[in-house]
Amino acid sequence: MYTLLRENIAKHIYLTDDEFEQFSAPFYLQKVQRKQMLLREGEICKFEGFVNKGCLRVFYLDESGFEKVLYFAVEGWWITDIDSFTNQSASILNIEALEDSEILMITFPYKNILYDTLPKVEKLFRIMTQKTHAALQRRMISSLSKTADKRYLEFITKYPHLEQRLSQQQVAAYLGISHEFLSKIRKKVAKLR
Amino acid sequence: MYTLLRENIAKHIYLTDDEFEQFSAPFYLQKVQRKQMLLREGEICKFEGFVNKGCLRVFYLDESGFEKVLYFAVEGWWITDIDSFTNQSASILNIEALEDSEILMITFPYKNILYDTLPKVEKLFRIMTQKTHAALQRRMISSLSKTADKRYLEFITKYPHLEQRLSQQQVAAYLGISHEFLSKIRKKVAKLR
DNA sequence: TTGTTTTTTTGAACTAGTTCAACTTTTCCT
DNA sequence: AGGAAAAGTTGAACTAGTTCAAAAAAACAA
Repeated sequence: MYTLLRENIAKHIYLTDDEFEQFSAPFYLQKVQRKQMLLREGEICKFEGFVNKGCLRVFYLDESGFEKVLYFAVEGWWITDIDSFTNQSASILNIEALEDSEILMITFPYKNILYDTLPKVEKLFRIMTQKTHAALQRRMISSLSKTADKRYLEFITKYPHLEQRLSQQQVAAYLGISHEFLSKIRKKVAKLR
Repeated sequence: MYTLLRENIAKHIYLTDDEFEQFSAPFYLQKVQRKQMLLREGEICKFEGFVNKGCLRVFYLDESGFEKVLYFAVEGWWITDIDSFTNQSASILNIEALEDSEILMITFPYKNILYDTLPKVEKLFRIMTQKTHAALQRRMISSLSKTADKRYLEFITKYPHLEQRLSQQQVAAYLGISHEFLSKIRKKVAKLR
C-alpha cells in the first residue's frame, strides 16, 4: 500500500524504515469512484493526497462557467489545493476523480504534527514544493510564449501516457483552448506524420 | 540594512534576535546598476537574492527572440532562478535590473549550511515557496481563462505601484501580449473612466 | 540645450483561436 | 445488446490578438 509513496519520497530525501513508518502512519487510504468530487469551490481543503492509483483533475470554473484544468494527477502525484490547505481558507478549485482512484490522504492537523515531530518532513515538502513550482514556471513560460499546437505537442511529449487516459475536452481545458480547436490541431498534426 | 528583510521574514515565521543574526550573517549586499544583468540564460544561478531597493525583471527569451517576463521583483521580493539554483543546473532565465538596485544575496553553499544549522530556515522557505506557488497558480488560472484586458486590469489592481515603474513593453511582456495591443487596451480602458 | 535613442501610438492587413450549429462516433448504463 | 448520453468532428462566421510600418512622444546623453 505504501510502496509507491516510499519510492516517491526517496526521490527527494532519504528516510530510514522507522522514519518512513512514522511518516506514513497518519495517512489513510481513501477510495473514490470516477466522477466523485474530492473538493468543491468554496470548501476548505481538508487533505493533502498522494495518488496511489487512478487519475484526477484539479480544475477551475471561470466566469463563463468554463472549466480550466490546472493539472492532472495520476499515480505518484500529489493533489491538494495548496492555498486552501495551507491557509485553511475557502478554495477556488475543484478536484474530481476521472477514474476510480485510491488516494493516501493526510489531514491538516496531522501534517502539522508531522512537521513538528519529524523535521525531515519540512525539508521534504520544501524540496517537493520547489520542484512543483519550477515545473509550473516552465508551464507559465510556455503559455506566455507558445501557440496552442506547440503547447499540445509539448504536452503529449512530456506526458506520453496521459493523453490516452483523458478525453480531448480535458486536454483542451488544460491547454486553455476550445475542444473544437484542439480537434483541428490534432487533425493537422496527424497529417504531418 | 536588514530591516526590510527582517520584516519580510516575520510575515512567515518568528525568529529571535539571535536566530535572525545567524540567518542574516551569510547574506551580502550587492549593488547593481540599471540594465545590469544578474543572470544570463545558460549560466548556473549562484545566488538567491532579496530586493532591498530597486526593481528587476526575470525574463525568458522565446524561439523568436521575444522577451517574456516571468515576474518583476521590487523591494521585499526574492529573486533567483529556483530551478537553476536548487539543482545547480543551467538556467533558461535571465535576470536584469530595471533600476539601480540593492540585493541581499546568499550563495548556494551558504544556504545549505543555513538549512542544516537553523532548522527553522527549512520551514521558512517551505512556507515562502508554498505561497509563491499558490500565487503562480492563480496567475496560471488567469492566463488560462481571461482575455488580455482583464489580465491587464487585474495586474494594475494587484500591483498598483508597479506599473509606474515599468515601461509598457515590460508590462506587455508580463501579460504575454504585444506592446502595440497593450497600447490599444490602455486607450480603451482610459475611455471608460 | 540639441540631437539620438527608446518608447508609445495608430492604422491596416493578417492569423490564431472562438463560437455556434449540425452531424458522427464512442462510451456508458442497465 | 440497445438506447441514451457524452465526446469528437467539421465548416462558416466571427473576434482577440499579431505584425508591420510609419509617426509622435518621451527619455537619455553629451
